Order: sequence, then structure tokens, then C-alpha cells
Amino acid sequence: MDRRQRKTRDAIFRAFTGLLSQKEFHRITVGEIIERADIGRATFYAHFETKDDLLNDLCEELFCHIVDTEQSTEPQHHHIFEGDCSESAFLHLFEHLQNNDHNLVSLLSSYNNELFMRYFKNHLEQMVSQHRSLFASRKSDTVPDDFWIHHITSTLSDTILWWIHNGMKEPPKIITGYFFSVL
Amino acid sequence: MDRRQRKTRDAIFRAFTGLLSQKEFHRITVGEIIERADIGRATFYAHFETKDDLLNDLCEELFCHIVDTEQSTEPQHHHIFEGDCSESAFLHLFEHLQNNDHNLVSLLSSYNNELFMRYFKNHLEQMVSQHRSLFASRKSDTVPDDFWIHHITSTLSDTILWWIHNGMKEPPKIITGYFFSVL
DNA sequence: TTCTATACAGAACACATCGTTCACAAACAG
DNA sequence: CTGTTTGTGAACGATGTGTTCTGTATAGAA
Repeated sequence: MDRRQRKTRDAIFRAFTGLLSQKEFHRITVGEIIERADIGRATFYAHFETKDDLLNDLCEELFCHIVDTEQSTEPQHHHIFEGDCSESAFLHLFEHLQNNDHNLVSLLSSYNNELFMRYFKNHLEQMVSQHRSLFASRKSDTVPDDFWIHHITSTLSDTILWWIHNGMKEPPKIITGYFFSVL
Repeated sequence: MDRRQRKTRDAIFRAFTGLLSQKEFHRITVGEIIERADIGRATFYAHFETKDDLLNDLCEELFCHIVDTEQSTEPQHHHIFEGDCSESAFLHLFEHLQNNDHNLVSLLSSYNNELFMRYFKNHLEQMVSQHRSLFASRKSDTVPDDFWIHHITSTLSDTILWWIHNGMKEPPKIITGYFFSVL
């Protein structure tokens, strides 16, 4: 990819995430984005069809990034964590949010938008499904499987949002404990 | 209140809820609303400052309605329900959604918006707080009170949304059962 | 380095939507 | 009937959108 393209694309993303942490998505104008990114109007539309397109691409990028770091750093932590080794995946998620992914946290804490939350929950549901066996013992026989998976995912998502909105005061280990305590 | 005011106000609400079940809030224009409500542009702005204002008022109206019917119909069901009598409040909520409140269900099932969900969750949190004692025995000592209340509320909200998005196939009693099974 | 393709700048454009204004008509209350 | 309130319809400036154009600068290949 052309170096120029990369530069402007990054500039647009930076400007956009900055604005997203300040105001709701639908209150952000293309004019603000290009002013902050210091690019021409036509340039913006050369890269993205609409504002929604930009948001889509940003989501893709953010969650690609999460998956990458999860897979690359998880093995290192496996032997450090002294509990159930499958639980470490979730502990690691909380740690990652606290230490690395300020962009993601900033988006989750501010005016969240529908599309972004959909991406987020999809990602969490994938993760929960992968570790399904971990929760099997906690499941009551009276609820169907799809409801159960949905419930775990929702609880994880709501726990993360509660944590972030309360300033992430609790250390990741404690939050992970909360999460498993209520299941 | 003037009969004319009531008529136009209702016409605006009808047009607005109809449109809300078809498309996202921020894609709805004032032009569409007044065309569907068959009123003049100036009339709309005589009743509501902005589109957001209209949404606000609609939310107020919807949740006032829920509270009214809850309080008026609950006593009749108390002696019919054979389980714990506090659980009947939640059973009743599910029944009410299935039988009476098509407007609310339609809004919850379609493109939901931030403001509307905030109202909804606030209402549920009030309800959960009122019946706090019902959940005390299920609470683990390791989680703090505020997290516990938040978790119950989220679970209730997510259960309702899951139910609606799956076509409300399960009878209210079953769903109430699911809700209490996962706590 | 030189050449060529392509990305960007900057301005102008038509278009849609917003929220306001005003003069006039219709419905209301006493 | 009479004065007041409410709705009508058209027009307005302001703001944002997405496109188009010409000229310039830069990347990457020869």
C-alpha cells in the first residue's frame, strides 16, 4: 500500500477516535474529521464511502488488534496464572483492557453506538463459545443451550462495561472473580 | 388540554413510532414525520424542540404506561400465581410485554437507540431494587452490592431482549424460569 | 535520475435537512 | 359573536453531505 495512503488513513483514524471519545458518533461531522486530520474533503471520500463506512473499518481494525494480542500473549501467561487455566483467557482479556487497549476502552466508556457494541458482543460470544466447557458445570438443566451462551456473553459484556464505567478500580483478578461468581 | 393539541400530538407519536419500527432513529427526518402525521412543519416545532425531545417524551409516555398497568393489574394476579409471590412481579412483566405493550416490544425489537435503552434499564433497575430481598439468598459474598444489583438488572434486560429477538416463542412462565435459573 | 501513475489539495457544486419566521385560516372557549 | 389559541403553508438562512474538477506533489518503477 502506498505510503501516502497509509498516512492519510491513519490520520483519519486518529482524528476519528479522538472525536469519538468526545461526542456521539452521529454528532460528528465529516468537516470536523478532515479538519482534525488536516486533509482535504475529497481525500476523505476517496478512502471511505460514508461516515458509517469509516466506523465499520475502525471496528474491524480494533478487533483484529485484540485477537492478535490475545493469541500472541496468552501463552506467556499460562504458566503464571495459578488458577484454572481456561479462566486465564478471561483474566487476560481484563488485563489487556487495562494495560494495552486505551482506544477500545475509550470507545466503550464514552457514547457507545449500536454498531460498535454489536462488534464487541460478537467477539465476546466467539470467545465464550471457545471456552464453552468451562461453564458447562454451572449450567442449569432447565435453560436451553442458546440462552445459556447468550447469558454468559451478556454477563461478560455487562461486567466489562460496569468495570469501565466505574473507573476500572478493581484489579483484573478481582473482576474476573466477580464474573465467575455470578454464573 | 386543547383537543387540537392532543390530536396532533398523538398523530406525531403514531407517525414516529411507526417510523421507529422501520428504521434507526437518526435516519428518520422531521420531513418524514410530518408527512406521515399529516401536519405542518411549524406545527411539529410548536410541540417539540427537536427530534431528541420527541424521543424523550415518547419514552416518558411508554414507561408511565408500563408503571400504571403494573400497579393496577398486579393485585389480581397475586392469588393466581402459585409460586413465590415476589416472583410474580417479574412474571407479570413478561406477560405484560406479550399481551399489552406492542409499542414497547416493537421499539425493543427494532433498531434500538441509546436513550431508549437507558430509560428501559433505569426502569428495570428500579424494579429490581424494589425486590432486592428476593435475590439476597442467591448472592455470593465475594461480589459487592452495586455490582450484584447491576448484574441482576442486566440479566433481566438481556433476557427480555433475547426473548423478543427470538420471537417471544416461550410462554412468560418459562422465560421467568430461565431468568431465575441463571441467577 | 527520470518517468508515469496515482494520491492529495482546494474550491466549487447541487442537494438534503434543519429550525425559524410570518401572515393567514381554522377551531376553541366564554 | 368575539377574542384567543392552535395549525397551515411557504419561504428563509444555516449547516452538512457527497461529487466533481483542475492543478500539484509524491511514490515507486525503469
